[in-house]
Amino acid sequence: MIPPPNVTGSLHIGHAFTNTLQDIVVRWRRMLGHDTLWLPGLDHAGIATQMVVERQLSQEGKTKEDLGREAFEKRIWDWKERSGGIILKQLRLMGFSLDWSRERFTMDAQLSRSVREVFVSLWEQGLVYRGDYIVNWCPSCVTALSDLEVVTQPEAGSLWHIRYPAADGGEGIVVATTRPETLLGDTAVAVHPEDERHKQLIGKSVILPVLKRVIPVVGDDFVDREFGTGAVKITPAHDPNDFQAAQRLGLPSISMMDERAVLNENAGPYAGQDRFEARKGIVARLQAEGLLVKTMPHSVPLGRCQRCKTVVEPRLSRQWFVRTKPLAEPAIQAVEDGRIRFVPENWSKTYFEWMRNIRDWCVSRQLWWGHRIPAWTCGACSELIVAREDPKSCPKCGGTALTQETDVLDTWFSSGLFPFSTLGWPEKTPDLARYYPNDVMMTGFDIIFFWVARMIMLGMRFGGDVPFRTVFINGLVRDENGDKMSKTRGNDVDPLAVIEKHGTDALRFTLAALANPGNDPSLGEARLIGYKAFVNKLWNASRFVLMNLEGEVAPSFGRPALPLPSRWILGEFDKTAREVNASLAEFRFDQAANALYHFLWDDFCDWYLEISKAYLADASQAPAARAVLLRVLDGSLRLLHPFMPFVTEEIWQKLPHHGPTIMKAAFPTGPEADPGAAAEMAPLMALVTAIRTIRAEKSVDPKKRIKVGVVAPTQRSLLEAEAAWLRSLARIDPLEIRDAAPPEAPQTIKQQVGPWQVLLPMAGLFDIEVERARLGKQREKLETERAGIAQKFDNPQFVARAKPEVVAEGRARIAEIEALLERNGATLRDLGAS
RNA sequence: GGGCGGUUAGCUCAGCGGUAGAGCGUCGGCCUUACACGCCGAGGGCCACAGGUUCGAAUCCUGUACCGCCCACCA
Repeated sequence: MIPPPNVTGSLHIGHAFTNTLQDIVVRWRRMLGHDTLWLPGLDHAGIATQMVVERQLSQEGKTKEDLGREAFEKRIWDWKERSGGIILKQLRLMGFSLDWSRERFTMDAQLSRSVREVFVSLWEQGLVYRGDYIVNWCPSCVTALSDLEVVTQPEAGSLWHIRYPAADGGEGIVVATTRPETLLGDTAVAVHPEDERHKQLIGKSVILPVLKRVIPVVGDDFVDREFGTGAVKITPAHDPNDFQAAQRLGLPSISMMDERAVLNENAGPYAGQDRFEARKGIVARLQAEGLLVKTMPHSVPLGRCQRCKTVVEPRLSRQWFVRTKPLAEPAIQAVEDGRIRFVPENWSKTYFEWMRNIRDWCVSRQLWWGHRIPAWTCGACSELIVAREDPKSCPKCGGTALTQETDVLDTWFSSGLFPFSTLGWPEKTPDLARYYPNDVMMTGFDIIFFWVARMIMLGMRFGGDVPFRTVFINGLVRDENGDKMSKTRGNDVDPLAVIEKHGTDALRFTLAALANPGNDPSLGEARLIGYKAFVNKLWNASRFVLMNLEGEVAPSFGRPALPLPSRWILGEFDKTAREVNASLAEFRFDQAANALYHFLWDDFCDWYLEISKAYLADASQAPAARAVLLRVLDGSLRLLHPFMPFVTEEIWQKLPHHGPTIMKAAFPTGPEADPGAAAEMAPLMALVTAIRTIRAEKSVDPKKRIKVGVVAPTQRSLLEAEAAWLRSLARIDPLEIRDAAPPEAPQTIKQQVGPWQVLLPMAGLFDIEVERARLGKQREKLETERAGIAQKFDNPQFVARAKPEVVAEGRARIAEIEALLERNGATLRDLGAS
């Protein structure tokens, strides 16, 4: 299942990222021949979407109340069509291979039926209850919020010390509060029962300032003696702690604010004022009456609405809750025993942390957009009816005056069912049997609690199994400085703009290459430019291959008969294929992308393509070379296809004998073991590099072909066989292969490369002093390395306790260094002699 | 207050027990008929700090310092 995007606008780069990774997995598995489903969907996103539309209305000078519920819902549906349309278009533009025949929306009739079924079942199982509790309330959105929808941050505030005089005329008690306005709803003052300073007041009464109500002093050990004055005012209707204390102590609640945080009739002279306005007035009045003892600056944790940033008000109200503990237990267990695996594994800790301290979930929202709670109240007998089908009459008294609950469900309630509601549940559909549980769920860490945890809880309860076996958690895309992207910062990246500028394939490949698990990717333009160049490189390499396919192409080839470089590139290709498969199996998109990048660019383009030019020029070698080029290009396109679907399909269609689509071509798995060609090939490549380096260091004209001798006491035939491309890559003419070094070699650079010694006569081409300095430097480096290794051997413990192969390796390297130093010394002597 | 990450080349990041790698950037040279979105070559790091374990630590353990994230009812 795709994590369904909210129909609040269009997709951002974060969607592009997570969905790209999903598409890579899906395309890869599909090419491997697996039965794959990636189901597209959209989320109605209750509060977020309603806010968007309300904002539009307010620009027209209207409110949703002006329209009425029905017209307002219609208006949101219109918006949903528009936003959803944009999103679906974007998903297609990104090349995501979703199954469009199964597109779902969380408010589809079928999904709504699932929602109702689950809600009613939970009710029947005693896991849903309705009650009056303190909930997080957004006075601007005018709805309850779950704990997760509140963002708490410390903000600068004050701690006011206020005197509550004793009813009997005594001094009374000083309380400390950060919210003086709520004293209007106080019904007690609490102190710690063992607090020597205050305990004698317990049972006595004090006079509430402003309203002059008489309230009791009570004892309760939830009071922290260290904080403030050790006395706390109790406002049960406006503070969760106080609410609980009041329940324990049997204190009454007085609500003094309405749903928009405007003070109500219980606020006496302050009725009608906004909460913050009232605060100022009350503080001033306390000051005037001499009841304000002191005011201290104080940092207070302030909760704000996740959506609109308004300061959340704890509010006593009637809400619907899901009892989460019974749901959480099996959900915890499923992760503990490995039936569900988090990738990276570390996220399971975060999951456990939250799940083990889970609190009941407030699922009712006072919104108009969403799944209306299927509950009715009988006008005659007040019976609460929760039912799958709209009831016609009260089952208890037969009354027909039923009113439906106006609240809707938290949007995450329906998305929590997504892994099975989208497959037709509660019907036992073939799709459900075939695709539930999902194999993989891929999403961001920001919704582990909101979504992943709920899917697991609800999926296990109602789906009959875990909803998915693996949860892959990707990071959050940041800008090139590692800063979080946001529209307000102006550093956000619009995927469409990137596509316009660099191409979809480049964007996808970049995102994949950045996806190292556990880290947040930093998306900078430089990276995009680099990978756009890679796409271009692939295009040009393909052009080269296609261009050279003109002549005869060997219909098949036996690998052992091929020249070394061809065997080598086929071996490297297989190795890469194995690496890509292994990396993708572990969700290491970065490793897979890097392996492909390195193979295609370095091995294939920089080496093999150049080498092949020599073969293509030779009629006897060309057919086999063409076949190898074609084989490697075809395989590379397949390996790259999940990452860059567009170019790979385009090129693949130009290949001879191509199928209908590369999407369904077999994915290479690189089954063959490394034939050892890499080890043979290495010294030849080193030879070319060594000669190029010498040329560059000596500033030999790059166009000039120079004479080079190679002393080859062994492996002479290999050199002879591969001489043609060696000459062209290193720009050599002639290449003299000899059994032994000449007795004299004046003004000649000598360098050991693998089993061979290179002799590069530099007569008149270089500065002896510069060369002597270079050799000196090289000598120093070798000696330092030798000393380092020798130091290890000085330690008898090393030889005794280190792994034998490590010791052997050290010995071998010393011998190698000795040999190199020997050559180096000889060359230095020769230079001196000349 | 709890928990989780990070600190490696100028930048973004791999590596996670055998004395360091990539991409981009930098420097030098090349328009060598697939590609200048390119080719060839070079330089660049006491792997945050301090202890410990080990024959051996960027890599394991402990602590410290910064940076980031998440959770939490101190009025």
